[in-house]
Amino acid sequence: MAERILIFAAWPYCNGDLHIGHIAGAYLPPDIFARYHRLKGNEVVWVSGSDTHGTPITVRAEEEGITPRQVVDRYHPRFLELFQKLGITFDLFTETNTENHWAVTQEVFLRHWERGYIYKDTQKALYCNHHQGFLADRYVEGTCPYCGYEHARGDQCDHCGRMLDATELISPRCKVCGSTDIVVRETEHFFLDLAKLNRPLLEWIRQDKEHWRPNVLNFTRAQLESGELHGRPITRDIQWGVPIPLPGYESKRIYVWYDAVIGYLSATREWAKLTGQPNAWRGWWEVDRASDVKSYYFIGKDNIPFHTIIWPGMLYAYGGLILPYDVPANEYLNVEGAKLSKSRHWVIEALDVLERYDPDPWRYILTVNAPETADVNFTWEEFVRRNNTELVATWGNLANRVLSFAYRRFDGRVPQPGNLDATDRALLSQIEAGFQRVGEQIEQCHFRAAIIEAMGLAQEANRYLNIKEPWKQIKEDPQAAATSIYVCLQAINWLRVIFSPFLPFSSQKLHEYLGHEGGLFGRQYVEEYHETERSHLALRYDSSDVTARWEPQRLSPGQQLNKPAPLFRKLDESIAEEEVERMLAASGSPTH
RNA sequence: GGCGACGUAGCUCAGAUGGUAGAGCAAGCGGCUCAUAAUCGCUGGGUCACAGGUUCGAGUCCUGUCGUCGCCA
Repeated sequence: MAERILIFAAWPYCNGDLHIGHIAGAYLPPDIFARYHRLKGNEVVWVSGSDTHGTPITVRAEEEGITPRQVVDRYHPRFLELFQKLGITFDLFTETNTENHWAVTQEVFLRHWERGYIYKDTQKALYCNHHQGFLADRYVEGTCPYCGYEHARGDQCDHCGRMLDATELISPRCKVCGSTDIVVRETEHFFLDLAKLNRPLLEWIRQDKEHWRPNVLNFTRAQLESGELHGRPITRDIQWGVPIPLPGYESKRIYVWYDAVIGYLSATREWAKLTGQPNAWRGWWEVDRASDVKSYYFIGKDNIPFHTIIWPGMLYAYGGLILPYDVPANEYLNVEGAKLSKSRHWVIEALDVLERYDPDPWRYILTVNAPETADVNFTWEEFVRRNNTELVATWGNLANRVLSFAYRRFDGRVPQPGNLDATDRALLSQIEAGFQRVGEQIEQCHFRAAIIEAMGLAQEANRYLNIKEPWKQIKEDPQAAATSIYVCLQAINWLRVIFSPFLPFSSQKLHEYLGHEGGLFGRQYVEEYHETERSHLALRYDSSDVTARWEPQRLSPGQQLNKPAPLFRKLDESIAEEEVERMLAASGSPTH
């Protein structure tokens, strides 16, 4: 019976391009997971979108003299372009500045309010007498009370790294009008009553969590068992964001963290509308109809508390919706031994490198060295090395040596095999077992182990070739050579499927060289959707005509092959040095 | 400062429930020549951050120290 898998990825903040750490952490793993489950014949819904609200975007807009919407309009399409180029197959990648998302957010807010999980309270906040407005933390700058740094922000000091309350700043200045005529005033806000949710969350975290990653589970457990959850403000004194659905709060908006996680729900509802069945989302979310649905949230480690405490708490407070089944958070990816940092200009932007390199080598290295259990270190040298010695030499070369031999010596067709001997059967049964072994690893979100397992199978096939030596067999016993080559073609035909969730582009090429019709996967496309007053771009995925399956289908003798070409390009070793130079130049530090 | 993790061969990393340290790459030697000089086999190399403790026995459990990361204050 088909399983139902609901997949989410963290909503990328729409004020800059995504780097390879984001891809490795939150977007590539769920894509592998989604592609695999679709091949298995399971029902998959996978949604995410751009997080478009919050002060970082308004600050950015004001600095550039444009509107927040224009900031979103710059980066959101670039996310869509990147996900297409990398083959990240969301069923829907939308954004939060839509009428749908606003409506769902307000509905959740009101429900939390009515059920008593939101309360009103006052906070002390900085108020600028000059332009007569409250200052959200990023709109104020001053001297850090801890280290004396003069340009500390209202939420954090970039010099000593401490988190601050804006009211702690010494001699604060308004970033809106430059005034120093700033006072502390009381402001009324809404708070999510997390203290009230502590107990139910603790009960939830104590059952059926054996499959969670230890770091995620330990962290969450420790937070909940401390019993120290406290109310958290969900509204702010700003103008950009979802309006509060109660009268009298027109000058305030819903805090971005509260609306962003609701995107998981609102995007599922948008997806349902787009499929023509607006109520279909209920079958994926409502406890009485979705008890069999497993929901997975792919995120980076900085996001763990939002997805294992706050969002589950919000769902519980809403009532009747399923809580996360798993939150396979990844750690961080460092580059050349240093933390990725936009402000220090130490980044590898995904869209940028896809100008120079194919997507599959990136998908490969970001999977085989993924930060699943600990921070990892990406180096360009390793990128080139793994591309050349693993992708090109082990897997690509296997496919190429088999295909070109078959194409030249067997008239461009899959040869008719004779009787299989023990060696032939051993190889085929090993690869056949790969569907099970690799599949199990993927299902447990062990993508790294999964791709290593798959690469091991390619090695087995190379070993088989060295034992059989069809280039000798063909001179002495052509039928034996035909059998060996058939066995190898069958092997790479299966490996084509086994590798396909990880390496969809090269698997598709191999699919064609082997003479198969159609595509292994569906089609990604961007569409513009119009609501009553607004419109937005979204990335979609259509797999309605895909016939590929995660199973060892027999390759037909006599099938016409197409002229093969190498699956992967070998990279010159000088590339590693050049790319590091490029990064050092961009960071402005020759030694970093 | 509190909480959660991480620190394993030159490099990048694996090592549920404790039982004489593993892989890939790099280095050396050998086989093959179908293949993008690709492949296959063999060899060398580690006081598992440091100091204690529990145990017949600890990268694997406990305590402390140092270093790194994240969350919170």
